[in-house]
Amino acid sequence: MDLESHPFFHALSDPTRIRCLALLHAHGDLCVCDLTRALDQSQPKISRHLALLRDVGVVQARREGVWMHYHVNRELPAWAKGVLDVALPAFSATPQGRADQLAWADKAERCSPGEVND
Amino acid sequence: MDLESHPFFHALSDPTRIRCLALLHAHGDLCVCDLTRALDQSQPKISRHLALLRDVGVVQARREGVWMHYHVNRELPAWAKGVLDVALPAFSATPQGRADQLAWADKAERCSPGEVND
DNA sequence: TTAATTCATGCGAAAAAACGAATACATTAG
DNA sequence: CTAATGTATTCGTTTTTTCGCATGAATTAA
Repeated sequence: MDLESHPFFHALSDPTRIRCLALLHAHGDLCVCDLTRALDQSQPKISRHLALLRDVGVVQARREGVWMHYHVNRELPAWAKGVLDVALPAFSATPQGRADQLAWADKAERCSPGEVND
Repeated sequence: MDLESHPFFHALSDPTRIRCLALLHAHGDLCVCDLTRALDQSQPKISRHLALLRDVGVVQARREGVWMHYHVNRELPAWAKGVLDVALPAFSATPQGRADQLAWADKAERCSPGEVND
């Protein structure tokens, strides 16, 4: 996969997209409604930002019934993977990032794997 | 120095700014007219992009006579330094990045240190 | 089929970003 | 002082981005 730097960095230049990516990077696989609840943002807003991330190639989507599960693209160029690996954990250590992780962890109702089937 | 991720990535989300940063990262210290010539862009355009990079804290400026020398901020947070260290060399390996480095190397007239005084 | 749930998208408004052209500012030389 | 050079900024315009709201599309269940 080839990926230019400006579109890639542009994909990271929005707070909502960074917050989504940090959760995806930490938990691997989340659906739109999970992110909508954890970040307390409207569904169209989350959906649009995920679409942009997908168009650039930063994330990929997988359909599971009614749910669309998004995950960080595992076939990114090494430099892009390196950027995400260093920047997203750093964001998750900030107050906002920490709050997002907590908001996700505290949610009782989830539709993501590991929680739907028990 | 504290630096949020979205403004930082936004600073990297423009082709001209990436090109400037790649040259600064590789050569350490360039003035506006150097970048203007190497990238073949208008002086106001380069100047404004450098001002944005400086406002965000990605680069710093140092006056030397009539010339303003810009360099990558050496006191960036570790994660930001990590991003630049992995992304800018990767860009410099692309066709555009390679062409920019050549355009810089080929210039006979420079105002930057090491070349003005010989 | 209809209904319910999840997600995507079209539309219009508002805000932000980028640009060229001209001009202002700062420094140095004479 | 004036002139010349390098740089910054103002202005007006064009483009891009973001958002809310409503609607459309896809899947599952009844």
